[in-house]
Amino acid sequence: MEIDSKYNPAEVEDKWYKYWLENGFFRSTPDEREPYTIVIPPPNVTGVLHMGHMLNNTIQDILVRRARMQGKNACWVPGTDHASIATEAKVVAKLAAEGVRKTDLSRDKFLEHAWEWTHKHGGIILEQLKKLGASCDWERTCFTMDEERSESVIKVFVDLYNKGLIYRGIRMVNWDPAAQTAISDEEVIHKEEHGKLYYIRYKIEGEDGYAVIATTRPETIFGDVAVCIHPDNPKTEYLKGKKVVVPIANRVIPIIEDEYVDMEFGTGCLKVTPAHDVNDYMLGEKYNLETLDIFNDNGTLNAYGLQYEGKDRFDVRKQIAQDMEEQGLMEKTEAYTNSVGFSERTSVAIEPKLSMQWFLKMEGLAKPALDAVEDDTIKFYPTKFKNIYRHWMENVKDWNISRQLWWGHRIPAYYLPEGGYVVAETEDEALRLACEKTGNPNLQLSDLRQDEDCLDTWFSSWLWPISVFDGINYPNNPDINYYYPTNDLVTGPDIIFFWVARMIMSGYEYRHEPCFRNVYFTGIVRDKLGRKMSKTLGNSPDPIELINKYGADGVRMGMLLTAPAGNDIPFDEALCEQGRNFNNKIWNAFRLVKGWTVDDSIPQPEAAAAAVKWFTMQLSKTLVEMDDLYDKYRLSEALMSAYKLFWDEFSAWYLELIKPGYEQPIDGATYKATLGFFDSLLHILHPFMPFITEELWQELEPRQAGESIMISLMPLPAEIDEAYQDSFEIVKEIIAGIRTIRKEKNIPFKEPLDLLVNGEHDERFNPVIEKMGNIGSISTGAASGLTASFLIRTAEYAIPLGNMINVEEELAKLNEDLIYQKGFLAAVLKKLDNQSFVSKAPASVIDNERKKQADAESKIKSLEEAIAVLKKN
RNA sequence: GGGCGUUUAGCUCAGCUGGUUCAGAGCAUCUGCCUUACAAGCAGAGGGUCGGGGGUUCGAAUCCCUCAACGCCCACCA
Repeated sequence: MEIDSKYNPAEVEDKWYKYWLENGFFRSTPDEREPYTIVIPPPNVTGVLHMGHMLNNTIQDILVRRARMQGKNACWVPGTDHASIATEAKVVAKLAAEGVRKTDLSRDKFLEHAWEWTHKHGGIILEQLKKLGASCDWERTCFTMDEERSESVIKVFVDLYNKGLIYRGIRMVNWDPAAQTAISDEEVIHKEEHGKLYYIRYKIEGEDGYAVIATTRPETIFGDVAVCIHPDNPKTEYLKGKKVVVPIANRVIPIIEDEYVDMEFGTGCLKVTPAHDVNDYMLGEKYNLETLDIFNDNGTLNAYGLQYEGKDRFDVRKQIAQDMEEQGLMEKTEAYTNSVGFSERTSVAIEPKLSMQWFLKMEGLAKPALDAVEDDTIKFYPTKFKNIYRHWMENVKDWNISRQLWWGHRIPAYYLPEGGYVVAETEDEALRLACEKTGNPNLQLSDLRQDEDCLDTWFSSWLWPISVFDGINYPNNPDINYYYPTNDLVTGPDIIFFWVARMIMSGYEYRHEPCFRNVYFTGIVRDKLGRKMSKTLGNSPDPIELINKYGADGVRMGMLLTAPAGNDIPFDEALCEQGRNFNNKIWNAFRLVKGWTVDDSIPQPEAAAAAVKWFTMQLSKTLVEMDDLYDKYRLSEALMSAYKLFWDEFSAWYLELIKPGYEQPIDGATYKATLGFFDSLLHILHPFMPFITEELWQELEPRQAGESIMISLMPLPAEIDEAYQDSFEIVKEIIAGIRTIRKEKNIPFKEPLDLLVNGEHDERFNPVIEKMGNIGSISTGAASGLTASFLIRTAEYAIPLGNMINVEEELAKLNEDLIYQKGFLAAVLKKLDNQSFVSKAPASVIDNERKKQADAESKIKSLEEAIAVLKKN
């Protein structure tokens, strides 16, 4: 049989993926089987695959493929997210490159561009997932902005509004001056920033003195409407009831008193800028102060900024500090570190801004979602995320769901000509409601003006596990009834609040059930130096290139080898290499087995029979172990079990044991068993390495068209005789002992040796020892001549070597061992002599010590005998 | 400023409710081997006072206290 000694993944991967697709193996429709459901965390529609996706989707595919092979009706729903702010930013940038400003376009025109962009770049990532082997039901592919999903979003908005959970109001929000939209608290990343604290003099009106105010943001003085002091602060006592003049702006503002002010901080004087600081806003409300918004939406100063109008806030900060310095208004500056919020999306500093937004009340929604995780109705892996989740849920704030963007679901609120608004799913319904509300039956649709804002991206993805089965629009349809609740969610901890928490909430609100049972949080993929992968660092490998280099199976294995749940993944290409090497190992084992000729007339050798019996149970052991690991979502360990089973047990032991002599045929019974083992091994490995396992499974035995390993069942474990397996482990040690002696003495394997056994020995495995150690005869009894020997458990094994033995060396070795055993025995005896140990330790522990004592004594005896024999010669 | 987590071989990690010679695995390293499945391989070997200190216990990598380093989450002191 002509098979290349190197496995070539590129040739087979596309072939089998196509085969799977053509045969509809990924397709799932409800039937009588138990469902197993995963919904994909939808990647950004115009995104490209990165290492994080690679990890995340490999894990999902493993879970789905395993479930399918357990006979479940497995359904993995793929899809993409419209990614409102991210996609809009890309389109704006693209237009800008063409010299077109967003503001020059109508909403409709802009959306045309956005759709064009989406159609051009959209779905690339899904094609890339196919390269990875993802077994998604592609016929179910969803998009958060497709018709059904959009309808669901609007329906939910209207419903929540009608329930009184959505409200509109002017609030201090996080303004992103680059994207020019409000963003939610979760999208703000706080970072320590080394800045300055500026001490600015505010002249007291009509007097000579100053109030000195410490601020980090001198550019906001144009928005100052008061200075606040603590009523009990003696240091600022002199300011009470006075007024001060805002420098440069030359406006007169009052001194107010409030206990909010920290007497210790700065000078004890706080400037109050209600439009640009959350705390100041509260003070403003309390004392009925004016709010002066001094910024344009893009972060430049407006007319309140006087001569600084039109300049960027950070430029103004530098400039104004310098100007004040020159005018003697700056008392001093000092270095200061404080926490500044940045936009997660655009990385610019957030501007607190007062604006009209839509909010969703969270308290009621959070309650059942919190309980579900607390009582493990929904389990988190690893569990440490429960704490983080609880903390957030207990302090959850209302969710700002409106965005000043166009790419997304437009808020279905319609403003009436004479003020007020209605909320409705359709324009017709809006008009009906409007007529009703205004009492004017002659209103036209053109009289209504729909809200310009669209909804936060997450307001559609929080419905994902329901909406992909159209369970919002048709709450009783067969799909949602069958597939929901879904089983596992695999995602990164970075979106635990954005997405996971909110899905759980919507799940309870709209289905009164958990949306999934288990959440597996992956780690963040880092480079091998522990740095986050990023485009700017250029340390992020292109997954597709890796696949081309190592094969999808190799890369999948590389990702998994180091991926315990929740831990960051220090990715190293060497791991893919290990994956590729493993593929090659499997490939070559297959070449060996398929290269044999079978002769049914020869009897099964004893060694082979023992090997078959042993490996049957070894396989079962691994199956049991892997099931347990899967249940705990310890996938990298499950893979490692399979890896060791194939490489160490099957290849290094089993195959070597049954391997016929060169150009000799193999007996039928052993061959048949071997094919069975291979079949089982391929099944075990298939979820991790789908392509090579399919390729070999198809070649293993003749197959019908339409058959596939991916839809066949996992093997079930057989009963395990632990004593037999343990004996076999001893045999392995004996063989290793023989090999060591061969190596030490430079005796080639081809040269047969004899073995003497003194002590307890299981003779059933003698054929195994003979074959693997190339032992001519095994006899029992004490050695009498010159031998090299070793101890396994309590038995001594000796190989007569005549004058090849260096008596001195051999004695030295035996003596060393003897000293160790005596020391060990002494330690055991000391323990057994300890009255408090004997009286307090449980009987089993004491028995064990006695056994250790007996074993050590027996070993010492053997060693002493061996030494005596050597000395005689 | 709170809260959580991590610290075990060169690297990445496993060691559950303290007790089988418990100090492990994979990779890497070193030493032999081109032995007719595989050098992307085979056969061996070395390597850690379990972050530091203290305590509980007959017995601690495992439980308690404390310190340190690193990481994460949350937080409106200008």
